[in-house]
Amino acid sequence: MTHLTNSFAALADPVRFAIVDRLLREGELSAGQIGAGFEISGPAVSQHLALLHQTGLVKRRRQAQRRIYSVHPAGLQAISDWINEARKFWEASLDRLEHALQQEKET
Amino acid sequence: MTHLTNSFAALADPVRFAIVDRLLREGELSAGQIGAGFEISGPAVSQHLALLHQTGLVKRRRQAQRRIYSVHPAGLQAISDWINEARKFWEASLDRLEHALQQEKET
DNA sequence: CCCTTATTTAAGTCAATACTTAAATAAGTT
DNA sequence: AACTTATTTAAGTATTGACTTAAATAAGGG
Repeated sequence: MTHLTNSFAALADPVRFAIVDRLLREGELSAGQIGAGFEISGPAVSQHLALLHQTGLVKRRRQAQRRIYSVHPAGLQAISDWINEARKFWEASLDRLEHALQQEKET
Repeated sequence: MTHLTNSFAALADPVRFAIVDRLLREGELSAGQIGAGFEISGPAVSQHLALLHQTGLVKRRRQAQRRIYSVHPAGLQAISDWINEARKFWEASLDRLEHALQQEKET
């Protein structure tokens, strides 16, 4: 529960969202490569990466001096699971609405 | 893009997340009914609801003095769309990993 | 009209967070 | 060992955000 809100908080920042989105498309990237895409300082990027890692949305490994980051699917899967369960409810309610409108037409 | 980060920011707060989750399960609820589930003040709840409405995650209508809130599916659909596109990427990378491990076994 | 009920808007406070620069750590190269 | 490269940690500041109480708005009923 609270786990999920942390994931949402992580993705709520435009910089962090862009980082995750880019890692999804490009696979593995070093902290430096990631930072080159933004105008903010290196430390600022590092702090964003630390938060994403702590939240479980990205993995990292060392390669010499570099830190290589990539998406950690389990973190996104948790969001996917919630959305899928949520969809069950909202689709059910849309179905009820459709039925109600149909009833109206028929009278 | 930025639209999505606003949705994530809306769901990043535990109170707002709980509101949306409850609206999904219970359908329509008045501001008062929603607020009764939390220990915070009425105005605090009202502000959360205003933000959720502004972000497009909930709809509202008037019923006498009451404001009736419900989930606005389009808002959640946008998140669902992003997650589904994201999954394409992360599943593709998992497939690559699986193939690589398979290759290793075979040698 | 005044009163009650339901909710929002306004105004102010406190804590969280995103950023900065400077210093520290980690690893590789000469 | 000294030097360069890559990144993080530390420390301080400024903005954002969640909350409070008090006042305003909206709608219905006596």
